[in-house]
Amino acid sequence: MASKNLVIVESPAKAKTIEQYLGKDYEVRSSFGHIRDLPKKGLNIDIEHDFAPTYEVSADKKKVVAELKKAAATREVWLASDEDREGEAIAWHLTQALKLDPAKTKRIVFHEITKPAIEQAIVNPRVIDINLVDAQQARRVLDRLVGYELSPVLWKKVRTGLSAGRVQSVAVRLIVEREREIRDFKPVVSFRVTARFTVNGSELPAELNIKLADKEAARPFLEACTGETFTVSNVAKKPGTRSPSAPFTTSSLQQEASRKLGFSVRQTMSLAQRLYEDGKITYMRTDSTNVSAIALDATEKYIKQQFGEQYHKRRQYQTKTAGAQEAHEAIRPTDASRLEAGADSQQQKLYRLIWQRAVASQMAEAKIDRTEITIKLANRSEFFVAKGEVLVFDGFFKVYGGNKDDVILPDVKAGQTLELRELLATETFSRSGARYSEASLVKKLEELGIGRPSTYAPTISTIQTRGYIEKTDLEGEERQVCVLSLDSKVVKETTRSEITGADKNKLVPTDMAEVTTDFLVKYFGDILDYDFTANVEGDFDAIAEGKKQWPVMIKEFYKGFHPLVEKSELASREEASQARELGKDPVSGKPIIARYGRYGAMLQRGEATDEEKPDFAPLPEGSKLETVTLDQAIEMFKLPRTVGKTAEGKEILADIGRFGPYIKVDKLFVSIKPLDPTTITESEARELYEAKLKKEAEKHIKEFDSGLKVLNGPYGPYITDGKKNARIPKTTDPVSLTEAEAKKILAEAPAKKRFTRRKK
DNA sequence: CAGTGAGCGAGCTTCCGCTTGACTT
Repeated sequence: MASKNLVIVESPAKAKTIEQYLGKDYEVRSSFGHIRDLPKKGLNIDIEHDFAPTYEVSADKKKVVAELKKAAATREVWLASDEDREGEAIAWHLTQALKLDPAKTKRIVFHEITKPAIEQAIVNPRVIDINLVDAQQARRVLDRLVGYELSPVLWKKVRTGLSAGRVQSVAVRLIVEREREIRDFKPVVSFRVTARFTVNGSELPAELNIKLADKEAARPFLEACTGETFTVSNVAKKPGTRSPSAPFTTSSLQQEASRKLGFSVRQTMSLAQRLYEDGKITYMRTDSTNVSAIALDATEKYIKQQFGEQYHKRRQYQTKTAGAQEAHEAIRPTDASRLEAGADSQQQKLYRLIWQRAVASQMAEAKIDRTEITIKLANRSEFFVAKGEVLVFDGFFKVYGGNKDDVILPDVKAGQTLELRELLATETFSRSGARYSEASLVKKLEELGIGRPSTYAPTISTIQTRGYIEKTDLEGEERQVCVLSLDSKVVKETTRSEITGADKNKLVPTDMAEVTTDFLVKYFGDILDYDFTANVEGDFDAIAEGKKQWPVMIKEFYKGFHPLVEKSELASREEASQARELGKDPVSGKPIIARYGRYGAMLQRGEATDEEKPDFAPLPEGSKLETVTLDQAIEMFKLPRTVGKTAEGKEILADIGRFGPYIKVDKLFVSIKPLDPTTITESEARELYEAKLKKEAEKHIKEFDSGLKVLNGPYGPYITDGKKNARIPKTTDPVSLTEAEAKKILAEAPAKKRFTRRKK
């Protein structure tokens, strides 16, 4: 018998759980998120008529909507999408698509998937809050206007196919600005003084209370210490505590999984999705640290049983994030006593992390005894400080963090004299802000209230696939560090080298990102402003509270925004391309310019006039539009360069192509990576050329009179007529292949696949 | 597989946020 009620939620995994709680009178189905949206093609906003949007059922939701419609026909419908702006809009769109009366259809909400929460929701239905729906429409329309009016400007001024938007353009800007800070950063040098004392046979490491400015200050200080007396002036003992962190939200999960497990944000989300679908964790796209009372009770029971009363402390965490909508719980295990879950080792690691964080969040503080010993000098005002830390109660460290070793200091009393064993002054360099990783960028966006849990991972992908950002490992450079040491009353100077600036898996902007960001900031400063989202969120809140009409808000915004679009259309390509004159060519006297062209960053020698065409060259490997120098550019214009001749007397040319540096003899190209085409010698070139010839020769297995060739390719032997290739089956010996057989294989082979190459 | 860069014209690209699978060489 068919049930009388149809409950519609957003997620199918949720539907399954809720159906169990509600019993046979209720069928629970899911909408799979939004079902209607503005069509992808075209603006679909009637600017002249109160910005009226045109919606359509999304292509991938046609089937879902048709099925829901059928199911709704004979039942009472309960709209149970999430209780936030987007969820309310989904409920409203469902009434439109299913032809329900929004004023009469039952709307229910819950923040946790527990039996009491669902039962409570069912007895308290309301109707759709149209103000909240309007706030969502305002959000949607604003994002469409910004995205679809800004992007075409970039197609004209920078590069075709580019994109801009309220979220992605700010994400790119953050990375561009951080990179420039690093580029312009001048480290400040100072000297850190460390000492090793002995007392009653034990060691006491300590550090000077101040840093010394330079070697000229450090050396006399060390010298002065030879005649010093070191006395303990104070021993301070302070008890301290460490409290656990809140359970995970999407953003904090992404950060910790990146830091502790090395997962990318996308990887973390997909692993979490699987754990969620298996019912092992709660929903993974959330901005809330809230935990249901049932889960708190279960965690309490687990902690008390496992570790004892003193390890438990019930806590509710306040969600501090700007603009948090708190439609879901924090990410936690669905069963606190389940220590392991997950189908593979990665899922298991992520589950373990979620479990640890959630359980730890309900545990007692760790207690730490801190000791601070002050050591004064008889004749100087500077003093040394030794810090000790002993864990006296591990508390939540039992399950999460806290694998730091104790620093135990020897027992000393004020007035005791210490013997100096070692004294070092080590040069230190101040550091610039760190490059963003995927996870730290998400953290920053969350702080700014930009983007939502469901969009962090896709945003990071977008700015990479659009070619704004690259994820790279940076090598770093060696630098010399000066160390002064006191050795039997004499100050000795040594240097050791260290690597600086090495970075792994960090986000670095491309030239295109720098050019685009500068253009957007110049013409659309307000929208690229870090506070823009926070400001419009205020307006959305006013709409949600019924204090403002959404078309009024959008009209005000558009009145300021659209003229900027028109103004930006007047910018010259030259201006957008950031042309920068590096200097004059010493030979011709023509200006050499670095700029961003239609195909990317490039160098130009001479101006384009009616009589003259300029020369062009690519940027040297690894250099940037903003930092390339005149000398580097001059070298690039020396290409292609005649390196010399082969043993047979053929000319060897060196140049840089799309695939890096190469040499060319007749029509044969030979990659010379990592050699430099401006400096490669004739003998180096000959060696590479001959090696290539040998390899080419090995490639040929046989050739028939008709021109059919049997070659050795990277995937094994194959037949080619120059146009079409065909793999030779493993059962056939390529050497004894006859011409007729070869023809047959080639004719039967599938047609050449056409790869649609994405523009990079 | 080893260029190009002006401007014209065709027709294309593009946003953010909510959900999963269907895909991959």
